[in-house]
Amino acid sequence: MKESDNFFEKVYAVARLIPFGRVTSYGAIATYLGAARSARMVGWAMNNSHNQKEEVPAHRVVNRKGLLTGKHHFNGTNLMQQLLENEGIVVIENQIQNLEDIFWNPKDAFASEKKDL
DNA sequence: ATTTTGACGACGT
DNA sequence: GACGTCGCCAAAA
Repeated sequence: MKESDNFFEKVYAVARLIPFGRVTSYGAIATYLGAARSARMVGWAMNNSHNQKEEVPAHRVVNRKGLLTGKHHFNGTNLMQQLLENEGIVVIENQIQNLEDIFWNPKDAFASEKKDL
């Protein structure tokens, strides 16, 4: 375990914080972690997420366009889309519909805790 | 060790 | 607004 993994760990942590029926983007997570332009690293972390002990809901993480770009990395099938649809998310042609409505930002999680403020 | 690529995104043309 | 290029950083060839 290295401190460098901290960045990846954060990515996994945020990914697990994604609420049911919501999705987020790599860039959103990256920005939240302070690596605004390292969205690729977030995606790469997702690839490595299979190495993590805890399963990461990577299917809830899509690119900014709402495209299921990483669906190939699951079972090589439409599993990712199935999971999303299972959560009430409408996905057509590997693209999430009503994205702006279900888009979840890591900051929302923080706001949720601070809703008492 | 160098080069290429990769689940992205922002900016430039 | 579609297409092109660069940036980011890490891992695999």
